Amino acid sequence: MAPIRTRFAPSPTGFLHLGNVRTALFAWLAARSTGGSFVLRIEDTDQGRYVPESEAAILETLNWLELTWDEGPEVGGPHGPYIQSLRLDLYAEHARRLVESAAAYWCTCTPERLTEMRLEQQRLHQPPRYDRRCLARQDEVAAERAAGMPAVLRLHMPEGATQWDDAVHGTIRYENADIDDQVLLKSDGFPTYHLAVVVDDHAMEITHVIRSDEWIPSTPKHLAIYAALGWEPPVFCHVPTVLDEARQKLSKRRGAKTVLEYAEQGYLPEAMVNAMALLGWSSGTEQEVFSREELIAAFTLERIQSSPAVFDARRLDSLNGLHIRRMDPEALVAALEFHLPETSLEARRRLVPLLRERMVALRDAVPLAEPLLGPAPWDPEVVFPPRKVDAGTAQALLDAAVAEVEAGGLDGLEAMRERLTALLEARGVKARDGFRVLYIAILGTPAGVPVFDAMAFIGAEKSLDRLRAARQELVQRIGAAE
RNA sequence: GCCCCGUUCGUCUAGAGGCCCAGGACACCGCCCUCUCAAGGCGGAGAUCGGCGGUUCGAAUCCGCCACGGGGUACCA
Repeated sequence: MAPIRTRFAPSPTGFLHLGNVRTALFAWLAARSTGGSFVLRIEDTDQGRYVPESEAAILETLNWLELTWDEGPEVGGPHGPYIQSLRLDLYAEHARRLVESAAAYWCTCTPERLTEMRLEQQRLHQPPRYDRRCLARQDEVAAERAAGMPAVLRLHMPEGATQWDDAVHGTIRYENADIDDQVLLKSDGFPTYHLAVVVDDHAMEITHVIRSDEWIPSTPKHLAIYAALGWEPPVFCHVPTVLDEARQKLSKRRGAKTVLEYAEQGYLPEAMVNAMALLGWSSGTEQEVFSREELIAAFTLERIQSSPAVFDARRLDSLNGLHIRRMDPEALVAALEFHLPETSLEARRRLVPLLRERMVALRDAVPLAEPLLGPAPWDPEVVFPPRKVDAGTAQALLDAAVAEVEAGGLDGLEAMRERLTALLEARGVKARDGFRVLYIAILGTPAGVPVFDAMAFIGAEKSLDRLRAARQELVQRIGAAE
């Protein structure tokens, strides 16, 4: 496969969510899998919707996911600048060329008139598009512009039909009569997306435009601009959108989480990348868990699905757990510092083997480790003694455990376990039921890290305290019950 | 309204005329393992391949129509 040179071109209007980034991932994989390049370009042509902090958030998101870009903000490159508001002269120049070749024309129609016109067209069941009133009166328009009247530049959509061979959809065809004379230059002098994207993709030598499905209807406009400028258009690859559980396009407004929020909760970049890759793409094999390198090796544009995918958070959970367990233990120790900030390196090293099989996200380490790091928080809802364990047995078990620790400390935990098991069996209580008493005593809940490991972690003194406290609680509860 | 794209288990998907009365993964259920919870192993349930008509000896796979879903329809991207 020839090297693909592609780009991700977000607009700084908000934070990135899974839907946006999944498209970026496909573009990145296309570039990396062919030894091509990945360009990042900021499309800030809409002054009104600009959100200052979003640009930094976009870079942070991509950096966190390690979706590295070869050219773009921060790293520069031979085709810069990579921010559209810094490239205005270039758009103006090409707008001039389009006017000269009559591929575009000026329009002074007011927004009010345009709205009215569209309403009328809808009433008549016609395709909504500009009626070209100004095209027929260009001399007047020129005079109006000279007099200072606000104007926009419109693409003069040619006759005929437009079709292209889309990399994921195959042939797509439009009748040009259905397509509007798109505004290319707004009255504030800024280009619209349509002009800027074509000029930049050509100037930046983009070979494959990999973007979301929702751009399909404007592609004929882009193709018309390429033709008018005498340029060879790139390969278009319209990837399906990512839907939420209500089958609507993922969007911030509808409560889609940002990728950075997943990061805070302790989702791994590798897992996010893996999960996103599986939304609308599959390798064709039965492999589901992929490292970044494996994805690069397996990825091809041809295997991108053409139908939209519903994002399933549980699939992400499953993949995240899998990737956590695949992680190098030392890397996990390091990653946990963010979630367990008060812990020493040494403490985390002892914790990791106890936690790693029990976490969906790294943040789950907090409740899991809590009873080991601080006082055991007794769950107020906890049933104690637990079901299937009579008070007498619970009491005997706690007494025996206290005696064991008092006598031998925590050195013979395995032998202690065996003796306690024997005690339970002698009373006709299954170990699986009986040991819950110990869990509640030490951890405050019947579920969590292995109890003997927990005792070893907190030490003999605290273990004794908790066993005794539990013993006291038991007496109290029995008293209260009677 | 007009235009485009799409439609295989709840979800993500495999499948490019016979290998499919449809395979895998997540979720769900059960069993095993087991000091709890997990993790792991094994098994189960779950899709008349949106519907209807065609083409063909044979269709999830090709064609047509319909339905449904999504998207576009802006001096937003």
